[in-house]
Amino acid sequence: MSKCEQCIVRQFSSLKALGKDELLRMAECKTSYTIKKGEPIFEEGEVTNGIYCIKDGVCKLSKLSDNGKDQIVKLVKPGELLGQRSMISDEPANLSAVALEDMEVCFIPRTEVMQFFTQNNQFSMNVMRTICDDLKGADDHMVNMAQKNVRQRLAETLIYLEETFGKNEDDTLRIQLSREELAGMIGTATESCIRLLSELNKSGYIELIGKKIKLLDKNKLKRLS
Amino acid sequence: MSKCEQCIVRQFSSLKALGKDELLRMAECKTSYTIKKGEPIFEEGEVTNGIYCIKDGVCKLSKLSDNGKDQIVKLVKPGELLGQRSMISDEPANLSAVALEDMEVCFIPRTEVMQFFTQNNQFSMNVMRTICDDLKGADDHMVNMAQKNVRQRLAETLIYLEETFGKNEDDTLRIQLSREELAGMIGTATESCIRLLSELNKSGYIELIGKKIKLLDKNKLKRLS
DNA sequence: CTCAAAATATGATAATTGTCATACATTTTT
DNA sequence: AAAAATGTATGACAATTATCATATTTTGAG
Repeated sequence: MSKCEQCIVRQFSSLKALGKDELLRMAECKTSYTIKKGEPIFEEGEVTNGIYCIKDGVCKLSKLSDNGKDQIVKLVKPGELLGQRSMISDEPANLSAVALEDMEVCFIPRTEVMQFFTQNNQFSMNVMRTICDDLKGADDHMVNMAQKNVRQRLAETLIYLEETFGKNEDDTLRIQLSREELAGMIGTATESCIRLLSELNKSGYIELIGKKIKLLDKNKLKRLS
Repeated sequence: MSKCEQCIVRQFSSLKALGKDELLRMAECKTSYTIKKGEPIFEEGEVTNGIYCIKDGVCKLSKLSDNGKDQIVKLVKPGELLGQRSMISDEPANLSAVALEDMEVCFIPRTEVMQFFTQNNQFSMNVMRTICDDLKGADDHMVNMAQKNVRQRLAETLIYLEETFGKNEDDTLRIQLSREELAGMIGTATESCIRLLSELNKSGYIELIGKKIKLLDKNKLKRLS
């Protein structure tokens, strides 16, 4: 059983407010998992009963729409927590969490987190701020979905992916999404997504190297979006 | 200066957790406003420095998109609070709040609310739950915006409006939105909205009586959405 | 390595939606 | 009451996007 004190999640998440004794307690009751690319951490409707700390790997939070398509609501990266909203609302998960890469996560039971939550004011304030940020992000995202066309949303998403998850040595996007997943992020049909990628490729905005994507002119892309 | 004890907002919002002494303090520092239909309570980007209690009347929360159109994110009705997220994040408002009807609201300064927030655990828990509900609502809304077409979103919105704000004696929707505002809710061009209303009218789903809308067959509408 | 399955790509076409023009109705101002 | 302004409605058309069909390429199992 490893310590929580040096963990990346502690440094970047609400957990940074926890003291030494709290970290020790947490280290004792936590469960560590490795999750393979494509596997779920939890599914929409599932009772999670705790929060997950993302130590390594990126996952998608998505929701199945009535039309059978999976809409990706958010991507979550190492250092972040999952399941905070469900814990506070005391509700089943509203979204599914599925690994986009091999992941390392820790699970901390609800009972434990709620203790920190009521006893440690700074911690609860941090959690709340995170949820507020999510709310702001969701509102903004919604406006984009409603008001921008697919090309604009694609351009915006590509820039977001590069800025958030960085580039490989060959300047391609480090985060690897299938065309279907990319379509699920921008909210369109897979074919439309592929077609627009081709178009951006031909007009020199991006370069397609196999399944990898390189942004050639971020400023031009920004003007598109 | 009226008391807060019997106020509708106290009964329905996070404020129900406040005790007698807290309500007295609040009554002393609050400011009451009447706001005319069409006037803003606050605008996107404005520093609000407190929360608003909606005593009477409905308002829209909207955000200006890059393309110049106003997207309505949420409607807020009597008994609810405004500005909780901004208060906790300590940020300017992300959305504008504009009255859809004549309104009565009270303003409570940030300093006062934050005192309740740190001293009264039940109150802060209530606020948090509200924000969590908003987050869930925003995520769900986003999925609808991304995955449903305009006709489905219109049908869904009409049902929402009837179920949330009720009907007049003639069975028309009580809440009165302009076509432009309705278009702003479903995220489409005003003309498209008008056209689809006409179409639903002709096919017997709804009846248009001047600017008023009557839902004729809610089940058929539900199947549409 | 080889074959089957899955993912990516593209064409053809239809459906949806946006835009601009214009007409008509309602509200507000003078 | 007339005129102007605003909101609603509709037609014509263009642009966008979805759907279905079908290659082509890549991946993974055996």
